[in-house]
Amino acid sequence: MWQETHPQFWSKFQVWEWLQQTFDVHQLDATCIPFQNFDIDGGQLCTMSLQDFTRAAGSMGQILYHSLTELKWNGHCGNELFSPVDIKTEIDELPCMLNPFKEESCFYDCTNTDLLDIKVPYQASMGQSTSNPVTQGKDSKNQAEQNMNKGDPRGTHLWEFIRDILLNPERNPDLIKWEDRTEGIFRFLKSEAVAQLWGKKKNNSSMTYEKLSRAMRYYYKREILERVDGRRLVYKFGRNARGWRESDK
DNA sequence: AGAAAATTTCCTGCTT
DNA sequence: AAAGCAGGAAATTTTC
Repeated sequence: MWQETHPQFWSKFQVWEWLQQTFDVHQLDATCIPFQNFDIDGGQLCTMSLQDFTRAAGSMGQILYHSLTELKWNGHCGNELFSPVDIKTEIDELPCMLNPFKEESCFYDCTNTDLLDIKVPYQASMGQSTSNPVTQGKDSKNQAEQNMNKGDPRGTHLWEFIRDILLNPERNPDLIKWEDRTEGIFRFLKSEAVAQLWGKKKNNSSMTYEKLSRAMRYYYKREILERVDGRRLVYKFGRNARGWRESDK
């Protein structure tokens, strides 16, 4: 079942199962969103940004996006149960929790970088023989309707990566911390560690905070980030950054 | 396949 | 002195 497979490998049918389950858990009426917009497999699903979800499912998009993000990160989500308590126990065993006081010290490699990676412990091929939807229309329709705005490539960009760390503090202790949650102001606590993780995600082992921060500065012009001067390692989400507010959750 | 985006890399100069 | 911050320029990679 889809719960045991990474979203990346879901079939279209499994995507639908996930949709249904998510709506059930949140007591939402699944009939109010266009399932046709999700006639895609897990691989495609995972490339969808928050905006994509919003376009595809309106206000439900937020919920779906966060549910999926959770799954991508944790290998499971708090969907089945409302409480994420079970996640905690797993975190308490992190080696870097032993050093909660050091800031910006020498432990980037102590940070278990595997946590950020999408776990792929499962096989894409399971007993899926029976899980084929009878509904294989032609997809690619919904993907097309996303090309409305000027080039707005989806996928996970640096700012989204940063945001997701902020949104999942349980799994990534003390890498980046909110300074002002409602204003969207945050600060890097372990700048080099974050850079290492970013580099790992991009398969670039030579990433540094120096270079990462250059990319961050480019966001100012696009208003994805706002400048916070006078404060080292502090940034603020701008009007074009989506999905970081509590109310978005 | 070509071009636009989004970084990545490098660098000089300033600030804290 | 060390670590950040500012951006320009150019090279690369990723997307569309």
